[in-house]
Amino acid sequence: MARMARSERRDAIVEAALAVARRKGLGATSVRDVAREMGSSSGLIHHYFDSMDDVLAAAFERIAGEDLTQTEIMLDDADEPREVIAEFLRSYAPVGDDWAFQLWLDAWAEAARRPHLREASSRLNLAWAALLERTIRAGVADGSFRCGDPAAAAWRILSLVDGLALQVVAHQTIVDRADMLAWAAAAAESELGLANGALGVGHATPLAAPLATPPRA
Amino acid sequence: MARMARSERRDAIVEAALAVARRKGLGATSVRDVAREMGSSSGLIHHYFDSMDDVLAAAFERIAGEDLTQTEIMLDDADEPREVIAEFLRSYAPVGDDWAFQLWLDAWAEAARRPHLREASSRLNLAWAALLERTIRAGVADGSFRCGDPAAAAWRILSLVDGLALQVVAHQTIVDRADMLAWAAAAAESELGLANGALGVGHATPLAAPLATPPRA
DNA sequence: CCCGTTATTGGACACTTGCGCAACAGCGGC
DNA sequence: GCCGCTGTTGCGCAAGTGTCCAATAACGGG
Repeated sequence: MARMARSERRDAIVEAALAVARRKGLGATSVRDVAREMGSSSGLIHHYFDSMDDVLAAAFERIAGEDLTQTEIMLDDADEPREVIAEFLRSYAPVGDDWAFQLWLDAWAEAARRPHLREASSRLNLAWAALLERTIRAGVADGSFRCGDPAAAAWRILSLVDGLALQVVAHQTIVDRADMLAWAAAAAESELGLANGALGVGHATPLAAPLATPPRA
Repeated sequence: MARMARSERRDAIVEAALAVARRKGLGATSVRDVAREMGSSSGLIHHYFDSMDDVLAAAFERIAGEDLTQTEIMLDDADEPREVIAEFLRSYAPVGDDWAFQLWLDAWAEAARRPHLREASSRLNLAWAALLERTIRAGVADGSFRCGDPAAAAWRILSLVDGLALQVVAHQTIVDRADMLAWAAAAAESELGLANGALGVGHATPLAAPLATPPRA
């Protein structure tokens, strides 16, 4: 394959790994898969990464990092902290068979066996919580929120949203996107001292295509 | 190996699979691992299970089912719904490197690739939510809780606890058991119309051995 | 133009994976 | 005591795994 500069090739490998992970999951992505995707030999990957763990960690960090940056930009653009939280919830809620969130599931499970992947997922999760905490503090400062413990509230909102998204993605049938949004919004409103429905999220989210209308509990 | 009756052998296989999964994780458990653990040939496992997916699903169902039954018994014994919720939180919070919860992480991730495992994890998650909902309804009925939507509250509490436990287990350093308990209790109290601290959970849980006191965010 | 650097190859290595199948062994019924 | 049922073996198969390395190819500087 065409010779490439060191940093470009690294990028290409990460990109290819991501493309495979999107189809097969992070945990099921192998060196040869990535090489085939890139149209190169498998040896090349080990010329840039010490181990498969590193490749997966880099790939995961790329995606999750992008999502994070995107949200950070949104945070800077928005003027109302309330709108930031609302948009956070909307963007976090998985759409269809959400492969990005499936990557998080894989990362959490694989963390036990892949130190570098654990390191990456740990760092990114922390960054998400920090971002949320910052937004809450901003809202408290400008008087739109009431919240006694922003750090705790941030972890609670993040964890709730993770737990709900997990149900949506792992078992499509139990909880759907609309439920998730409505429930998460209600919890966030209570957490931030907002009136019911103040976030303007939840109740009727026609986006959730009825893949298979589930028997609700 | 000694000949066994059909149902006993099935049990033995599930038990062995569990022993392996405890050490290596559900996703990394192989036919040969299970056979070695049982001291038998690998062919034997396929004589009882059509595929590895089935073995893992059965193993997961065994453990998670046991935990569920245990909690159901506790629920029947306890008289105060408040005490049931408190005990639920305490028993759900992972201790040390909690291998049972790691099994859940594996199950959620593997669900995408193993239909039977997904089926089992889906069913069990639903059962947990139902149990919680029942408890909440009981509490509302006898006047100890105030809650407008017990089903939604059940899913919220369960998801929050899953999301927090996930942080504790997957990234040991970020959130610890004491945080998790305190935060989950606070959320549950608010959710159920209880006074702050009414559940008597959280704040000072000396059980959480300081494996490595983490740099908190 | 040559030469050192380095990206890239492709296969070797030592394993592991899930699954299938002919053969064998041990028990219960006759 | 023999026969048939079935639990059990042990190996074969085809494919896959991460890692390593000698050989090759392409580029830039001298």
